[in-house]
Amino acid sequence: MYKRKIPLTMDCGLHLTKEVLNGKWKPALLNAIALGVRRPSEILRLLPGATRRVLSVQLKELEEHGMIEKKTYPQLPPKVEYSLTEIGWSLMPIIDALNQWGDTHRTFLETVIRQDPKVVHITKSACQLQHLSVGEQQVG
Amino acid sequence: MYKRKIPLTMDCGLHLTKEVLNGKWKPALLNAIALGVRRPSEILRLLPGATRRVLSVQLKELEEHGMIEKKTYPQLPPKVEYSLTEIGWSLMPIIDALNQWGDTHRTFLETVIRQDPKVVHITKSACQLQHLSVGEQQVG
DNA sequence: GGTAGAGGGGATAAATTTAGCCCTATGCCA
DNA sequence: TGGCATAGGGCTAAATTTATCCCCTCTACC
Repeated sequence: MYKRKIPLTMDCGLHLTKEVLNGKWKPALLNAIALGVRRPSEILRLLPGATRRVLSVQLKELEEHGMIEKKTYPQLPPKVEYSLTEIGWSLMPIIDALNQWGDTHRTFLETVIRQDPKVVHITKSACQLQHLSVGEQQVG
Repeated sequence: MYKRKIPLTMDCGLHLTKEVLNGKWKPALLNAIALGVRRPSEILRLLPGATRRVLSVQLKELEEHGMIEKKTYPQLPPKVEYSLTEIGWSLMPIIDALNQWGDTHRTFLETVIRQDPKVVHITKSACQLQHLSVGEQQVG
């Protein structure tokens, strides 16, 4: 297995939090689970940009970090459900804030991000969590 | 210059925000500037884990993304001061929340992070922003 | 002349993260 | 029998991000 060669810095809270949220899909995963989408296959459908492999890996990390809990039903085909732990829930205000901030400033951000010469092409089809109406949420 | 090969996804706010905050030191940089540490050399001293090069690059990205403004004084030796833009300030509640969340759950997080087999060694000496007393802050 | 301070930035190597494939297992359906 | 769905996870190759080194500018100081 891969091992870090550079020491992890974890003095200020910022770095600790970053470590937990570090991963292309982690915030989106937490968000999805909080909104009631708990099965891996459902989450995968909601995040068309992600591979099954990546979701699987990042879900595992979130679990190891204690943000989510996994319940495996001994069935076939297998059934697994994730849910937020208490500390995982405590992250939600932050995830929401990140999400809202991005949406609030979308026009501006899209503009400046496009100006970045490193950015050549863009996708705007991925996460469809917005389309979950409040009625579909299963919070708690 | 390096160009992205994988299309950037920017549908939900989460991804947009992530793009802006993406960088090992970006949240810390914004935090430092918000607290009144505006010159690159001062920031560098506060973040012993970072190289001059990295800070320089990430500051530039933050500037290109419109989060901070750079004022160059035509002096010698050169003098540069960064400050948050309006949209940059609007990120501060989030940065603060990230910071506080990490500090609040420090004990727990340090434990679970250490259990990660990838993590071999750790540093706890870096950012010293906590040591800035309120009196030293120059907000606004 | 050599050194230090302040800032910028090119080039390249190393580290780390994602993407892509493949294989496991079982029951259901055509 | 072949294909699909569901979930895990090994392994390798790309992609992306950080770390390192080095050079440049100009001035003051020893």
